[in-house]
Amino acid sequence: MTKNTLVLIYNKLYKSFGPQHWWPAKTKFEVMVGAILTQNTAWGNVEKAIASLRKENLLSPQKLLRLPLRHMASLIKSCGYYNVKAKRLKNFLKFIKKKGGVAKLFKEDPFVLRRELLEVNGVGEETADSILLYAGNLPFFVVDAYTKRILYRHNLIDKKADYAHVQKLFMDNLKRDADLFNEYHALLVKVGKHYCKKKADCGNCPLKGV
DNA sequence: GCCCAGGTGTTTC
DNA sequence: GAAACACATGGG
Repeated sequence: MTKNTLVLIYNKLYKSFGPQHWWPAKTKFEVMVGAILTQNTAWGNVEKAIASLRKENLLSPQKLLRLPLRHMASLIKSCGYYNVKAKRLKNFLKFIKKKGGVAKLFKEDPFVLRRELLEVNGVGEETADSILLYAGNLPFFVVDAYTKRILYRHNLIDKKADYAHVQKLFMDNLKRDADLFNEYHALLVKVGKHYCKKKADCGNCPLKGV
């Protein structure tokens, strides 16, 4: 059954890789900035972009909101899609301002907040859930390309299963616990990176036989 | 030089 | 509606 399989997968991954210590960031705000900048991008490139913002002492909602779009784009160049992402980050910053700041953001109903995040142009489902889980410590499961690939390989989902379906699988079959969801998603990324790129990698995968 | 990376929005059939 | 396309740097 799905429930037992999902727990089994988690246990195997945790035993193989241990805690992943996500999200590597200093503040909630930094997590949220990273969530937007890391869209379809290697994390190492995002770290460079965040480092350049920090170097200029610009890592606050107010300062970034005042920063001209072109300047922001040049500072985050290393993470790719820099023009698009500068615009998306601006949209998100305006949203934070409208909500009265980062702290107030997470005081409202989580499901309402999720719906509002999705209305921000540039924030899709994965980014919204990453913000809710990794910045807000709220139990929303983050689904990404790795998650789908791994579940598909283990015949737990159809190839064209959509985001909501996959998320529901985790949220309906596991205890809704932010720490669990945090670790689980990070572990899926870990195993996906190292063992799930090609079929041939499956031979050494910790999930072999599951 | 080619492929991919912790996606999303827009355009096109 | 879904499929195709645009967005772009840096590491393997």
